Amino acid sequence: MDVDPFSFAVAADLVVLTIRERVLHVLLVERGIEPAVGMWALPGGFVLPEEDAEATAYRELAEETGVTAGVHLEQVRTYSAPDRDPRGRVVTVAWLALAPDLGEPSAGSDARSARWWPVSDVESGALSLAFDHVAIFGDALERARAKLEYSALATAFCPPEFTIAQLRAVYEAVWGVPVDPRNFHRKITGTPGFVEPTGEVVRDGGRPAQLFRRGPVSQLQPPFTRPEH
Amino acid sequence: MDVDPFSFAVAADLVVLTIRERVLHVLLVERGIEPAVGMWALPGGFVLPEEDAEATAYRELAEETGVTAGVHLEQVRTYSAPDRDPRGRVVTVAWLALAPDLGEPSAGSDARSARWWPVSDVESGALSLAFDHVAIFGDALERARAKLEYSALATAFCPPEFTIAQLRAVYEAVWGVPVDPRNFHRKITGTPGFVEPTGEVVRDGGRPAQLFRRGPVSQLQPPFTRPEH
DNA sequence: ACAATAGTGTCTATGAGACATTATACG
DNA sequence: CGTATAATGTCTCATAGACACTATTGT
Repeated sequence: MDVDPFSFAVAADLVVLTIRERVLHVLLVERGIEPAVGMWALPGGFVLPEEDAEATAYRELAEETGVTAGVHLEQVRTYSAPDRDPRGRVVTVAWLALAPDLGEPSAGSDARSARWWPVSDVESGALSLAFDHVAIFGDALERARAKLEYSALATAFCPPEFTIAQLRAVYEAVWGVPVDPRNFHRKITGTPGFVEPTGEVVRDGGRPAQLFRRGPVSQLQPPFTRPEH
Repeated sequence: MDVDPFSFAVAADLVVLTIRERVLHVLLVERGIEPAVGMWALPGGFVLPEEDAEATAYRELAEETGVTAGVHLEQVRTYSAPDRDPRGRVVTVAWLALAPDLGEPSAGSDARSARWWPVSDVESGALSLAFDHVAIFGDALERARAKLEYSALATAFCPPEFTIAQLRAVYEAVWGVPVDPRNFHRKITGTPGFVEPTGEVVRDGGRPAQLFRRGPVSQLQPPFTRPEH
């Protein structure tokens, strides 16, 4: 026998995205323990002996935000560079979580604080992250942007009932580009199963808007592509 | 401190696909050591202390096929169910590899034999796999099928120089559906940067076909969608 | 009335898909 | 010559994108 292979730690790190005041935000925690104390990082933690990585992701999500219901969670990819964590061989499974606006987060036990940051602050490099978390963040963000095109994922950013305009605001916030309201409305309502009308309307200083909930369809065929991609 | 988190093994498992005689095949090994001796499984192995998971995948690929150059390798996802391996907590990172027809594989040290199997034998359930390898295989196969639509991945199944008909055979083998030769030709040659003509031709009992090599473009815009998806 | 937002209609350019036609080899 | 495969052309229908227009509220 060469070497004991059972000497790795496995972690789950989360890229939690939400939309606050029409701007895409990511949840970050200020680290309260070594290593990288005081730096901002993705929320996450070690996989426990009886857990799979998805359970770890849900647990960490609940610790930081207080909720798991109604949140979309999907695996992005795994990062395993030998030197990515100074504590030793820590392999991390990255998860993308999309949530409706959740309010202020609560810092976990090993964090000094937690807050929502505009993704542009991280993308621009104005805010640097611990470990390889910038790369993880970038991969997850691109996944979210790409998936809006061919899936019904955008509804994951909305409350259970929403208007077409709210859904359009999701696309505009995630892609960072304006979307034509008329064509968007035709596209969405013309895709059977994407959204279903509730019959209710909501009033807000103009013609009342129909309320919808997400429909059974998860794949958009044909896709709704972002401009100049 | 609760529990030592450094008690996991991390493995890399490979779904290696190739096309042999117009049929999509997957590389499988017959296990020669416990557990699951005698069962067919995906090739793979443990990540070593100084490696990242990608290096492990390349190493295993070289051991089984003898080559790594010219092979497309990409991460699929990670499987971490606590009971997925009877030896203990083994988390595996799955990789998708696409290769031109490579000839017969060689069994690694812990394998009794290795061979190419038609993917239909695994998909149909006629051949069952060890551990959770059927699920891994299914996820990787679907990834390959989906990526043909919006990327230039199909060229990874071809030798450095190929004809449009060869490339079309890739789509037909992976998707399992016929593709119209005329529309395919127009679509491929009409997408700038997908393939580049070498100027050479190849003769095979009809009008000679132009040879092409892959171009710099990796994303297909607009995509080439499979029928009735 | 006017402003504001929701929702519909119309036009055009582009691409997919079906399929005819031409081009260039071999026997 | 016929047969086989490569490559191009033509037609139709569906959809994206641009944008005019109508509908229904609040002030």
